[in-house]
Amino acid sequence: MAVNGVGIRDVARLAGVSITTVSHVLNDTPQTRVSAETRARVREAAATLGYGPNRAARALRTNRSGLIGLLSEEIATTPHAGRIILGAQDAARVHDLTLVIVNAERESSGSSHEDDVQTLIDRQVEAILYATMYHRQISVPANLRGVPAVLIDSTDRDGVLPAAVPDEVGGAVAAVAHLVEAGHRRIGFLNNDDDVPATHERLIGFRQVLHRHGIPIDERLILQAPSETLPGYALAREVLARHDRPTALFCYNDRMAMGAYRAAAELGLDIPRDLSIVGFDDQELISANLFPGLTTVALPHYEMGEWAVSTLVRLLSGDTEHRLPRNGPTRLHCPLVTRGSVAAPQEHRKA
Amino acid sequence: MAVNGVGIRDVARLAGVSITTVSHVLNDTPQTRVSAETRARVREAAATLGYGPNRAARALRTNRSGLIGLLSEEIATTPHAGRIILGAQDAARVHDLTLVIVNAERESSGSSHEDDVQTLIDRQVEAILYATMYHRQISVPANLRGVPAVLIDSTDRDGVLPAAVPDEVGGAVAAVAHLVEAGHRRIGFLNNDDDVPATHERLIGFRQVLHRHGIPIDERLILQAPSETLPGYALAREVLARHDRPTALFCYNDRMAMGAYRAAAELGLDIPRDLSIVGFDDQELISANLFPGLTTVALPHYEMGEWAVSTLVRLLSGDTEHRLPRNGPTRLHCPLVTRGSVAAPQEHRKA
DNA sequence: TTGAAAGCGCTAACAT
DNA sequence: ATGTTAGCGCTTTCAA
Repeated sequence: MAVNGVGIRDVARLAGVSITTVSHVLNDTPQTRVSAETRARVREAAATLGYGPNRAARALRTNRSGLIGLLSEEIATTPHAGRIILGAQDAARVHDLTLVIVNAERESSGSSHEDDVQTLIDRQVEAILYATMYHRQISVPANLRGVPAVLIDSTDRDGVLPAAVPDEVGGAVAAVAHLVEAGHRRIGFLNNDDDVPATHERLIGFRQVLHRHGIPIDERLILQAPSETLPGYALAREVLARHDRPTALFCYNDRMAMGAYRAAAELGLDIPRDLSIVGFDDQELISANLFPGLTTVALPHYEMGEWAVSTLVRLLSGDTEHRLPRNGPTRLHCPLVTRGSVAAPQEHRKA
Repeated sequence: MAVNGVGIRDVARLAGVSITTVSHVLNDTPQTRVSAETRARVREAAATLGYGPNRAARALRTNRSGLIGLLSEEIATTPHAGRIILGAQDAARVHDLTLVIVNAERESSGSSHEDDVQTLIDRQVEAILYATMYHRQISVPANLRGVPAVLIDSTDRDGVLPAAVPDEVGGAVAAVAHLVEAGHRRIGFLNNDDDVPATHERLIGFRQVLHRHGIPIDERLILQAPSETLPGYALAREVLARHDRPTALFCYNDRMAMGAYRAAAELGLDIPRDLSIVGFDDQELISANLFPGLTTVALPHYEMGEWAVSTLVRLLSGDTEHRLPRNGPTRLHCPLVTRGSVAAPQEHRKA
């Protein structure tokens, strides 16, 4: 019997049928005709008894655990992982799957997360979601090859696993277009200096918008530094000190934007009157708590989690046809989140 | 056979013993004597085959799923839930338990999380960790009574469930003592105005330290407002405008401290030279990114998660003796995290 | 349209 | 010190 004490035989007895019939009805087993009347009776019996199947028995019999594993780096450092969990879980519930989560230390070169994957395999998960902390290219643990798996926020160096990543270019386009539409033509870009996809792709988006609007690109307005608050501050001080300073700053992430806020304050520049700023990531602890609120681009963590589970389910149901891999990772939309840091530039500026 | 294809019979065959013996050896079944030599042979066979037990079969037989559920509010909004997950998971691994996580919407009065608890029960978890977003008193869902359960970051109104909460008083004491030891005697307290335990207990800690050091308490230095950045800013502006302004501010949380930073900046007060600030919560996105870094008090989320699982394990093993409940919740230490926002007060102050 | 029965891999009571 | 065996609750083949 299930944990609550009622088993399929109890339902069968109450409905006056065999356990086989109960199973058929409750599982909607295909190619099984049970009279509508019987079905109703069974359903009612199950309901009155509060019957739920014993998952272990079912798992043993069907050889499907009903578990899927989420392996995520650094669950504890940002809310991002939380959003992935949420998305994954919502999708899992739809398919009556249970999500098991394992935290992984940040990958210390080479030694990828074989052990963590093994933990999940030992737990008999049917499939694994492998999520990284930020968008990058990775070599997946060898033992991940033995299980259905999909990548979240990273791409497989060997390009064999399905993956979902943020549409970095699109996000940058949305951010910069927002600035251009507000009237800005001199826009600085405080970029990251790591060799990661976001660095390159956000720059592409930045250029794309300016180009599309026929705005000449001043390369001196494109700066790079580590994507932290302090470097963001330093870069902003530098670029804002120029006589032909930009009227707006597009920042690689919210932390750099936070640095830019400080620089603006020190320079006596009011945001957004004297300077507009757009960030990236939408880390609410920062973006919503700055003065004024930071207009930024949100990362699709929830959506990636959801997508990953849905994809896994398709994979599990043998959907080898719709092979998502080779045509590259799926890029998910990064929406602009408008708060108060963007306004039209001052008219009386000197070019 | 287990998911990887090798079952207990394979091990038995290779070791040349019965499956019973394999089971005994691998589970260290008490009151079973197996020769050291046989044990070794079995262990080796299991290792070479890479045998792991089929969890479903074991669960079915023992009627223990090996699953424990973590029900957490708002997983996706702060890293706090992540820290709880981490602590719980580390403890779970020690006991060979698998952690299943369910997110819950923030409790919308009355309608507590019965459904979420039910989800976990349906999944046949052996026990439930019930975690709230912030320290408060709650009425637990009725159906939580049917399962071994412990509370994290909240206390049961009816005081029947074991619970772990932060030692708010101790945390406040650490914070304020740090200020006093740096030489401050006029210390303002920007408190929350919600009727939650933290509000009252942090105030108790604040008073305790001043009292202990024989520092008279100026009630006008104790202000209250919603625990957000903006109210923190407003309060700081107000108290810092006074001619006998405090030389240090103890803030209810990091967000209010963030507001105080802004107030200080506008007033031309340098932190920590002209004003020392201590926060609470240690939300790193804020505390580590402010200039200078915010000295604050960390919440014991990891520890609460760990404690909860350990306690649950004791409960499950029938440790009804060590009934933790009635003597109130277990209070876990909140350590001070020193960054750069505290210094000795300026000597040339006018009282 | 319904039911009987086998058996998933394991643990534990009982034999030897 | 080791082995035989029943059976956990369910799904599924096969028969009726």
